[in-house]
Amino acid sequence: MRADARRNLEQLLAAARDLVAEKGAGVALDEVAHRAGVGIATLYRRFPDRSALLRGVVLDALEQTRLAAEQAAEEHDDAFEALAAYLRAALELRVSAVIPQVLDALDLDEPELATACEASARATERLVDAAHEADSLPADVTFADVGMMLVRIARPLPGPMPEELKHELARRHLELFIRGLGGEHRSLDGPELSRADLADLAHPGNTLSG
Amino acid sequence: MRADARRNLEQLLAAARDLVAEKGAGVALDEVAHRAGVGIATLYRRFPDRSALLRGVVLDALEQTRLAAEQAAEEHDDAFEALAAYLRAALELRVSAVIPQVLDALDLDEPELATACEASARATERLVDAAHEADSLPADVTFADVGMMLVRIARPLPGPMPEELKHELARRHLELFIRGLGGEHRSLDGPELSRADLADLAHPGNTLSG
DNA sequence: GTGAAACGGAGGACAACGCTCCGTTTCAAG
DNA sequence: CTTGAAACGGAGCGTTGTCCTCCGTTTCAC
Repeated sequence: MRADARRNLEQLLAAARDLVAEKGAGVALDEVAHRAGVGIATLYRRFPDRSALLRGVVLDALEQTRLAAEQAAEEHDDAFEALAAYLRAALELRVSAVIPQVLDALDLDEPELATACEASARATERLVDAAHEADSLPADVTFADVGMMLVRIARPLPGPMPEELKHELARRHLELFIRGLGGEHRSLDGPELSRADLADLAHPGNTLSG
Repeated sequence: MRADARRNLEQLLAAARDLVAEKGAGVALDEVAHRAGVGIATLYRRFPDRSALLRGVVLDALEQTRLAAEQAAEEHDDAFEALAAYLRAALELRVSAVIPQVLDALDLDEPELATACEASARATERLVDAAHEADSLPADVTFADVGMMLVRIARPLPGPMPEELKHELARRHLELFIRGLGGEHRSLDGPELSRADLADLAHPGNTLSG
């Protein structure tokens, strides 16, 4: 593969990741190509259609996330600190901003994607479980709660703010959330969803009840 | 005004509020009419164009929010409880899901809208200030932090979940956030934006520096 | 009972986007 | 340096989806 071709491929993936996070899976492909600094034809040469591009972005993001989770577990003895470190890393990777945007534009059941999802989710779940066992994360805060709050915080706020400020605020609000997780706790109402419950929502045909 | 006409008008506003919250300001007007159970012509008879419809939705939401803030202040002696009650009410009103979606499709400087914004924000700010003074809200958590977290929590999560479950989860995550606000606190980094800072972001030409 | 007001939905005009084609440029091996 | 294969950019056509109007039909209220 020629050097310029590889560079363009990477720039396309980065541009697609950012734009999908900001504008959703339906973003104009011309815009992706332009942000990547290449012509539209180059995009179509690498990714035959929109779905292939989204697949590429998601696979990339999931793999990086899995690595971040494993690295966080390694580098921190304290289970809560490990979880916090992972959340900070995941925010920077934008994975939680990208995945939800493509949920209904991409078939996550397809083997390669499903495997990546599973591996990434499992690594995250280990961090949550460890924090539960160490009693440093309230028992009523589930995997789904943590994951969804990360999605809420990672999604760019709408409005005419500079992108950099948006990102700084996301970091700040993640810290606010992490701080809240550590404090004292009263009881929490509402659906306590486990990872299995989340999987069941995606595949209502499975053995678990709805 | 004929009785059916009034009913249709209310249904149009409700449908537009929900759909704008879910899909953004660019939602297809045919879809709004359909969800409201009326023909597209009826929508155009009430609102000559998209902008008029958005204005109607926003004015309605802001007014209800202001009332909710004032009512929360009245009904609760404890400042923190008043703030929490307001946040719960605002979530139900969907105001924080609607406003950000229309930020760049509507001119908020226009007198009638600006007045409503100002009144609503001022009522909310009073709740935040009171909680600060009562030392029940950490000093480094600003008006902007609370408002933006409410936006993050109120925005519907993407994905193929039933709407009702999404709403239940939003309530649950708001409780998680409120719980976190009350706990012990370490220091919080990042931009500490006041209401004035927020206003300056919207109107960079004002006296405040950027 | 009656007419004015409100209604629904088909359809033409228009804008935006997807994707292809082809002449031009860039790389790297001999 | 030469050369050809590979990669590139962007104009442009076809399609899709949305806006908004027009007009025959229905509903309300006096």
